[in-house]
Amino acid sequence: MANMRFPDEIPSAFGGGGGGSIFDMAGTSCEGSGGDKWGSLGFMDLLGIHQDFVAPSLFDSFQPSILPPSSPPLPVFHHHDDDILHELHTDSKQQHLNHQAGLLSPASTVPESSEVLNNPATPNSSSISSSSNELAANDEQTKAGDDEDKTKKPLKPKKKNPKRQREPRFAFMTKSDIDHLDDGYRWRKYGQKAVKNSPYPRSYYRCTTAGCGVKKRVERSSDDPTIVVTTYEGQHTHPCPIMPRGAIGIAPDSSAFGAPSFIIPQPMYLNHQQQQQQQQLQPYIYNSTPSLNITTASSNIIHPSFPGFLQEKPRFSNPNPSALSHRDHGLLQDIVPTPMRTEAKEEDQ
DNA sequence: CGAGTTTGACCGGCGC
DNA sequence: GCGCCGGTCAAACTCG
Repeated sequence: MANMRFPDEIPSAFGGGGGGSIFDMAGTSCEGSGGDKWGSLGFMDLLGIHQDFVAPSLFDSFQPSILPPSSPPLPVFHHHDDDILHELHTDSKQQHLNHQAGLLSPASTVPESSEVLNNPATPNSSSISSSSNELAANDEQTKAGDDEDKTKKPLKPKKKNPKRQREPRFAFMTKSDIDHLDDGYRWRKYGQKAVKNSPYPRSYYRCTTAGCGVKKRVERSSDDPTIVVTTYEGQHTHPCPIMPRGAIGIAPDSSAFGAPSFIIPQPMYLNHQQQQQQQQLQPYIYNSTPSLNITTASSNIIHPSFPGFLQEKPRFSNPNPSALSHRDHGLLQDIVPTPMRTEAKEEDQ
């Protein structure tokens, strides 16, 4: 670990070591489409609830509520809390980007980032309006612009804030045909960029609600095009505008808990061994069926912005590998831990 | 016509 | 100092 940097976003292991939280899931949109359970408790409500113990930052919602009509709901969520953490930690864009592209590095080391995560210290909520800062510093920004028309743009004021604080990010993976999953919020795309080492472009979205500076990045995994990596940054300052109740991706009849369940596709990257390993490594991961249980090594990791279904309750908060394992059986395997994937990839090579 | 998307350019951080 | 690259801006364009 010494010389290893944590991938900022996608990364690392999930949880590994106990650290991180996890969640994968799929879902629904803001309010949980799952059922009454969620019905009364809006996603945002949950947010509020959890906000206390979560760093003010965190991201917001997400969820693939819309799944391709033809395909069964199967959002495979990968939570990358750690990742985010990492991001917070390092802030090294390139690195995390690279990781993203390659989907990360081996999880061997578990970042202690979880602590970071829990540590609200990081981002202050105020940061939500990151844009404000940006604008603020600008005045002079035009500096360069002055040199005659640089061709076109009048040169907009860009942020100069030295070290603008990045809000915590939360990344997760979803197996879906569509890139931009409907999480109940309204997003406006403000940019798209080609990602290094990846044939797929990365799209940048911003919450269209006034005053809400939440952003999200969406890109497809270069490893597996069917996997969409979504990274949220910031925290919504408003309630979820839309709450599709029957969100896609969730089976109404879900399981035992009455919560939504996901249908997960076949194991994607892991071989048997890896799967087993995975199970061991991530006791916290919850399986899809469980109705979105999000478990985290430390409960506070739950992001306020998570859709309710995600935060429902750490039923398995006390991650007992063995306990989970049986439930995960057949499900867990579908979850693709980034690190694992990486390994798998390497093996291929 | 307003809202959202596309797209090329600019800015700033980081590594070399 | 330079170049690369991620992130963002905003004009132009598209769509309902």
